[in-house]
Amino acid sequence: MGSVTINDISVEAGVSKATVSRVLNNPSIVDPVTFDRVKQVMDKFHYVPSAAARNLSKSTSSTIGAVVADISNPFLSELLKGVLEECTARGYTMLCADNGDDMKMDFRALNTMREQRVAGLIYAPAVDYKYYKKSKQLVQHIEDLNAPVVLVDRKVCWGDFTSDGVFFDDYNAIKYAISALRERGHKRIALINSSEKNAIAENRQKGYIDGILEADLDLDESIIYSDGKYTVESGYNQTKRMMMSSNPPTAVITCNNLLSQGFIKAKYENRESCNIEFVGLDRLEMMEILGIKYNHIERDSLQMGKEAAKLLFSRIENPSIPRQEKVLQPPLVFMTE
Amino acid sequence: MGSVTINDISVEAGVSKATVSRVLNNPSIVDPVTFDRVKQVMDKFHYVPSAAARNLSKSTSSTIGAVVADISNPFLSELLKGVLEECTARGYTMLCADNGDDMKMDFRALNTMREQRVAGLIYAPAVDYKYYKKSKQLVQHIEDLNAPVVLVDRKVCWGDFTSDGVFFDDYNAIKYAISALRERGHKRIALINSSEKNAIAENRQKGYIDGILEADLDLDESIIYSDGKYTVESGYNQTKRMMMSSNPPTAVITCNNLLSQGFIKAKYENRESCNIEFVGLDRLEMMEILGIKYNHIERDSLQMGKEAAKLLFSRIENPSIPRQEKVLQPPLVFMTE
DNA sequence: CTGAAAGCGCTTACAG
DNA sequence: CTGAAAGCGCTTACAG
Repeated sequence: MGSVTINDISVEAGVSKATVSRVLNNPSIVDPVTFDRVKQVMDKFHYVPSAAARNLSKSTSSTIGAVVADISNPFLSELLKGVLEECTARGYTMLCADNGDDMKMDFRALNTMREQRVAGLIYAPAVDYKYYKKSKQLVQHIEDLNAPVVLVDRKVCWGDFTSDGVFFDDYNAIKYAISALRERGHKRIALINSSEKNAIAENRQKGYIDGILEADLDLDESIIYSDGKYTVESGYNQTKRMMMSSNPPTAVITCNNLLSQGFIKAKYENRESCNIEFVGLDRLEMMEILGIKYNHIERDSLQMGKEAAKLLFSRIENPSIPRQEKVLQPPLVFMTE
Repeated sequence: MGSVTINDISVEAGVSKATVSRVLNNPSIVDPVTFDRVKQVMDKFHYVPSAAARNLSKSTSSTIGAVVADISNPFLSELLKGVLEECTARGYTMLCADNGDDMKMDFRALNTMREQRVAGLIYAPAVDYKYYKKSKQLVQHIEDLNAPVVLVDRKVCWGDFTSDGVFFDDYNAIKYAISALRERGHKRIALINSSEKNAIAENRQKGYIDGILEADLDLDESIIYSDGKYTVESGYNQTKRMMMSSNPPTAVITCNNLLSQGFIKAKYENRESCNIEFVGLDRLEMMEILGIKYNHIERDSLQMGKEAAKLLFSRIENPSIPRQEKVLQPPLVFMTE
C-alpha cells in the first residue's frame, strides 16, 4: 500500500540500508556487483526515495518558495515561470503562494513557507511594511525563515534588514518616457499610479517629477493620479476622472499592466473624444497581436524571475557572498505608426 | 542557527516532547496550566513545527502537486489560481511543475511529484499517451504515485486506468457554435485545431463534423485546419494558408486561446481583405478591455481549477467514493455589434 | 494528564 | 567495500 522504502530494497537485495543509501548518493564507493544488484531491485520495485525523509535527515531542503500578489497576473506568472525554470534545472521544486496584496495573507504565506522549511524564498511583499506598525514583525518572520530571500519587483526597506533583490529601474524608465513624450511635442503629461505606499510607487512618482522638471515642463500635481490600487478598475476610474477634468493632459504614463488596461478600456470607450497618448508599463501581448500601436516600458518579468532564482541559488550555495541587487533597465518601446 | 525544534521547546518548558506535540495537535487533553506554559515558550522561540517531520511521522502529506503545460499561459495560470485557493483554504500547499507539452518533461514532473510524496495531483498530461508506446509506462508512473490524481482539461484514456476529472464539453460547445454561426448565415465554416493526438483535439473535431452535418452544411475536409500545435504561431500560419486558399470560409472556429491569438494576428494584419468571422475558445481579456467584439466559448479555468481541487480533496478524504467526472458546459458568448 | 519509547524513511560518521 | 547505530523532528500507542 504505502510506497516502497529503502528498507524494502535493502532486505530484497540482502544488504544494509546504508548500502542502498550509498548507491543512491555515492555510487562510486560501492562494489560494482552489489551496486548492480541493488539497482535492479530498485527498478523492479519502482523505488523513488522520499524527498521529505532525505531532507529531514540531511537537514536540507530541495524546495524553494515563491510568494507574489497573484499567480494569475501575467506579469507574475511569467516571473514564476522564470523561477520555475531555474529550479527545475537544479533539481529544486517550487512552492507557490499568493498574498493578494494583503498583509494578513502575506504573513500566512510566509508562515507556510516556514513550516515547509524552504531552502530560499522569492518574495514580492504585499506592501512596504516600513509604512505599517507590522514592520518589525515582518522582519522577524523573515529572519525566522532561516533561509535566504530575494526580493523581486517590490523593493522595500525596513530598518537594517537587507537581502538580495532584483528590481526594475522604474525611476529612470519613467523619466525617460517623459523625455521621449516631450520630444514628441507633449507638454502636459499625466501619471496614473497607485496610492499604495511602497518604494515602487514612490520611485515611479519621483521619476515622474524629476522627469517633468528636467524636461522644463510645469509640474502640476493635479495630474498625478494615484488614488487607487494596482487594478484595472482603478486605472479605469482614474482615467475617467482625468478625461472629465477641465484641462486634461495630452499624454499619460500608466504604472503597471493593470492600470494600463484600465486606461485603455476608458480610452476605447471614448474613442472619438479621447486622443490622449500614453506609455504603459509592461507588455500587453494582445496589443502586439492586434497590431495596435502600444508605447510601453517593457519589463521582462520572465528574465526577472530567472535572475532572482539565480541570485537565490548562488546565495544558498555560498551564504557569505556580499549582498547583491540587480536593477534591470526595462527598454522603452515606442511604436510610431 | 538551525530552526528551533520540538526538543528545544520541551526542555525549556520542562515537559516531554510528547506533551509539546499534544499542545500542537490535541490541546484539549493537556492540562491548561502546562498548555499555557508550553504555548508561551513556543511564542518566545517563534516555534513553527516542521511540515516535513510531521508528514514523515504521520505518513501523510500536506502538499498537492499540479502539472500543466505552461504555468504562464493565462488559461492555465487561472486554473492554478483556482487550485491554489482551494489548497490554501484547507491548509495544503501547492507544488507546481510544467511539462511544455513534452512527454519527457511530463515524466520528469511526475517523478518529482513522487519524490515529494504529494497527497494528490492535479494533472493535465502533456499528450494523450494512448497514442504512444509510453502509455503503459505512464500508467505505471501514475500508479506509483500512490496518490489520487484528477485530470484537468485534457481527458485521456489509457487502458483500464481511470481517475476523477474535470473537463469542458468542447464537443457540444463547438457544435453549438456552428449552429449559431449557421443561424447568422454562414455556410462555409472552417476549424483551426491542433494536430496533437489527444482526446480534446478529437472531441473538437468530432463536434465540428457533427455540427456541420446537423446544420445541413457540406462537410469539406479541406477547411479543417489542424497541422500544428497549440501555439500562436501555428494559429497564425494556418490562418494565412486559409486566407490564401481559393475558396476561403466565411467563418472559423479556433480551438484554444493561442490559436485564437494567431488567427487574430493574421486577420488584423489583413484587415481590409479579411472579414472572416470567428469564434474562439477561451476569454481574451484584452478584447473586452478594448471593446472589440469577440465571439467565444468562455471556458472558466479558475472554476475548473477549483472544481478539480475539490474533487481531489474529497477523494483524499474518502478514497472509496465512486469515480467522478465533471463536464463543465462553457457558455458561448456572442457579441453582436 | 504526562512521559518513555518506538517509529516514519532516510543519511552519515564510526568501526571493521 | 559494508553494516550497526544514532540522528533528523516529529507523532502515537502504551503505561502509569
